[in-house]
Amino acid sequence: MYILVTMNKKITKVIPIPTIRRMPAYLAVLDECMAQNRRTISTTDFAEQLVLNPVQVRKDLAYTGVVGKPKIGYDTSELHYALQQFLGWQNLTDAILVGVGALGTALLGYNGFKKFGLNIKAAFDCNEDKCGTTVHGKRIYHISKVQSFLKKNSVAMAILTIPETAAQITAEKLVGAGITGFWTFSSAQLHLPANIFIQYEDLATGLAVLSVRLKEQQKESR
Amino acid sequence: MYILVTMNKKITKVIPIPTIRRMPAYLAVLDECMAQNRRTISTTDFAEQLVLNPVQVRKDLAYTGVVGKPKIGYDTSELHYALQQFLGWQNLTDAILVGVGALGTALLGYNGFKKFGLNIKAAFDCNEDKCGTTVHGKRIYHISKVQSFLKKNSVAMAILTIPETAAQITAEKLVGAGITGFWTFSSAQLHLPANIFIQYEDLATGLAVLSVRLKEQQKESR
DNA sequence: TAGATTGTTAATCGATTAACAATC
DNA sequence: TAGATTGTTAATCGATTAACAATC
Repeated sequence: MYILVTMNKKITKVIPIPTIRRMPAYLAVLDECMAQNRRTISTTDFAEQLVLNPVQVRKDLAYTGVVGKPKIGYDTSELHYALQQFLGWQNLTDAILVGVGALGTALLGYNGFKKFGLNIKAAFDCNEDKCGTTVHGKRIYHISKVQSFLKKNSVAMAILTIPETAAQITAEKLVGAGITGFWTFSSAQLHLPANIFIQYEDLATGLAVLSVRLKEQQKESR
Repeated sequence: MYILVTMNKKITKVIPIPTIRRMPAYLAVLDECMAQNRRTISTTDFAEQLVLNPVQVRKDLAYTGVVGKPKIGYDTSELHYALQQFLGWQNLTDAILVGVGALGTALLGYNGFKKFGLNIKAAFDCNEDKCGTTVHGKRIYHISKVQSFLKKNSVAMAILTIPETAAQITAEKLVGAGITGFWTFSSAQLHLPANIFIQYEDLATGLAVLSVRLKEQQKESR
């Protein structure tokens, strides 16, 4: 006799990264709509404002599960709610920031993160002089305190604004202390276990595209 | 009688954007190699360090025009030079920065831009109190002075670190004053003439990917 | 020499766009 | 009703990866 056990494997469509990256733009358009008390919006509207293909917008929005009405479009508040859910930005996720230099300080002072569901709980630095102080209302601790801090406070995300040379060692230490996701602004490649997610926010990549395009512009105008 | 004029249209391969975005990473690896006095490097080396496919690395490097030697690899200094040329980072390109808030100040203080061939000549803000002062050695002018500044100084690139609400109007003014390329850190979509290049550096897009992945992590661990 | 590595063509993969029936 | 709009399937496009001959 055989006992057949079927795992109730929920079939979840894989969401393409380009789709995820466009979601905040849709949310911003909806913010504007709701401020103007608009009840509905069509994919043509989205496409015009964001310079996208309307079919692409429809495909993207389909991942939220919201359905539109032919001839009418989508309900703005329903879609807004669904996008917030999709991104998980409806309630705040805690994070720590590591490296209180110029960029780290700027990010600590950025009020817009609330809109992105992000709450920086504390900051860490290796410079003793900075520790104990408060930058933009956030407490700065010495990096040696990060382990004990994470024991008391359950935080999964770390924002890395440290020099390239310190990135790998610091990241390893943070993984040991329980961090499972990184948002890193240093261009150093991190080599970490596969279950750790790393989002690179490297200014060099965007600047490279701009540099090459401006060079092409100059060639054309000559 | 007909006179046939053939434009000597140089056939230039279109460079894929993903390729351009990977170039700075190759350059960083080569920096490291040269610091260690390594003479050659193979695409396998690149691929391991950057977690890429070696064939992809070869295709990318082919755009620089540098040829490697079978069994040996590429000459590090030759490739380094070619990549600098490709990106135009061998000599400095001037830029202005507009919006001296937290992020703008951080960028003014970032010394690493020299490596990316970028030189911020001056900064502009609409706040009178900031004007006339110097932030990280850069002079701050009132935004009303930008037209006359650009008449005296030929600058093509503007770095926008201003609030979303001001982005469109300010960008239009800058285009009128001669700016042809933007590196914008505000998430507002800019609607500008087709010959103007805009590189969006929107933190929301990267954060969206991180948010979704961390949410998936949490589901798995439950 | 043998084998690691290059450079290129072909195959695959994934994302975007086109086509079109359904519908409010 | 007519036509704007949705949702989906098929076609296209572009980037990545595989296969493989050439070669130092």
